[in-house]
Amino acid sequence: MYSKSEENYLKAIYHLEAIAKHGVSTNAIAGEMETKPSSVTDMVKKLADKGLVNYVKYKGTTLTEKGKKAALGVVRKHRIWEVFLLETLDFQWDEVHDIAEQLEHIKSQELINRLDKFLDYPDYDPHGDPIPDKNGNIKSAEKKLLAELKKGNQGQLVGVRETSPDFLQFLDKRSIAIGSKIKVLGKEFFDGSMVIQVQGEQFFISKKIAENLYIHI
Amino acid sequence: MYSKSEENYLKAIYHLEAIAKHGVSTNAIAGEMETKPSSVTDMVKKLADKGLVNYVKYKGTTLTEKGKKAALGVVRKHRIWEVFLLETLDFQWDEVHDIAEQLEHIKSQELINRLDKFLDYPDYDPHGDPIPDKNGNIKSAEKKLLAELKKGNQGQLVGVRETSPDFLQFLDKRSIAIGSKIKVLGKEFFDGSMVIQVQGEQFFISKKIAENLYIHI
DNA sequence: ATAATTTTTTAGATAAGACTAACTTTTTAT
DNA sequence: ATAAAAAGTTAGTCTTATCTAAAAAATTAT
Repeated sequence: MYSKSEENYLKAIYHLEAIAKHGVSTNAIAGEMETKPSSVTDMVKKLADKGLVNYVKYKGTTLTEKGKKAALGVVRKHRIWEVFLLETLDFQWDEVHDIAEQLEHIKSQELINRLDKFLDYPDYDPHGDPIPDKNGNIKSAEKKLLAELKKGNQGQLVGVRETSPDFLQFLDKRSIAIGSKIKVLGKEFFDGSMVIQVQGEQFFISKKIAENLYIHI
Repeated sequence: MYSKSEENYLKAIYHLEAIAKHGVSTNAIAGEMETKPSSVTDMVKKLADKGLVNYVKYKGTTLTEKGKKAALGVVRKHRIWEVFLLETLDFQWDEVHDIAEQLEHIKSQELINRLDKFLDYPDYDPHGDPIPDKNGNIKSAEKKLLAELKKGNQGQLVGVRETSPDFLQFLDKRSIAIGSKIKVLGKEFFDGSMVIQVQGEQFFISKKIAENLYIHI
């Protein structure tokens, strides 16, 4: 279908669109892709010719519907492979990205669908990002940081930001894991620390901890 | 490490060496790779510069130790992925090759080792070909066709050559599967047909059937 | 043994994707 | 409002891996 390079550009533009909202700049794409702006210009022209992006000279680039669909296909593959690497092969959080970056370009719809089934149709990847379905639909809301929640809010732990052994051990010791239901019992204005409830147990956590846990409400 | 293309050439030369034995011809490589001989000449020169093959103009190409090790690495990856696709994702025999052809180029030693562990260190792929270990050692003998065995010989079914639904159903009905122990009770010189014993039961099979079953003695 | 055929190599061309350097447009600052 | 800076584009080059066409070497046939 599309080349590895084209797929990577589409993915980069997709991610940047979520932040920029007003047409993605050539420089931004170059930053994300770790290439030079001139290379980006060449590629977005090519993608525009294929109907995957809207490109206006000097103005910026946006995905067309076709381009968005293609980008979501790559995102879906990336996130499903990440789940596989972590859940099935027991990789560490920080090891999966580079490998998923390669695996996401394997050409086979059937492969990803079977993998999805094998993993029992996960909704989120290990970073808490939602996995688009076969048709490119993302059912679920975007994740929030635990630190953003208020007293009384509750949700489900869907991912972590920090992946250092120290931090992961901290969570392990308290049996806080992906999928855990977390409720904010109290929040200190002074330092942002919290008292949370996880499976019946209560814990005091600092703001720094709360800023590294992704939650879905 | 090496490019996808380089890996494919190394693998092709490895497979051809097993048959040709006397230095692989440029045309043979071109046939295997589905490229033109001139492309092969270019590539084997490049591989020779990297110390991966011995190349003598007009004479042929052989793998160096370094090249053989690299080729075995690719073969190992290919075969482990094939096991994964068949055993874990329930693909059909004939669907796995093209996908494994892509997956074998994923750069990560750790990935393949973890996959190997997950699959419980298989010795053979679904076609009955032995899987090299981490160090490139192939413990086991090469497979033989059941048709090559003589009366009284016995072995284990390690793979099939034909993968048509008709043939696979034929085996299924008789509970003949990978791993089955097969003994040749009789063999007809006239047409090569056989009487075999599989898990206590006896079956009459034609030469055509026997030519599509791979056995390890 | 020499001619015909086949195999292999060389030379030059092409496409994809990236780069540098120079130039143009847009944005920012005075 | 215009000069300076930043952002973006163009033109031309490079690398990898291919190809075609022509030339050279090796093999086969008479």
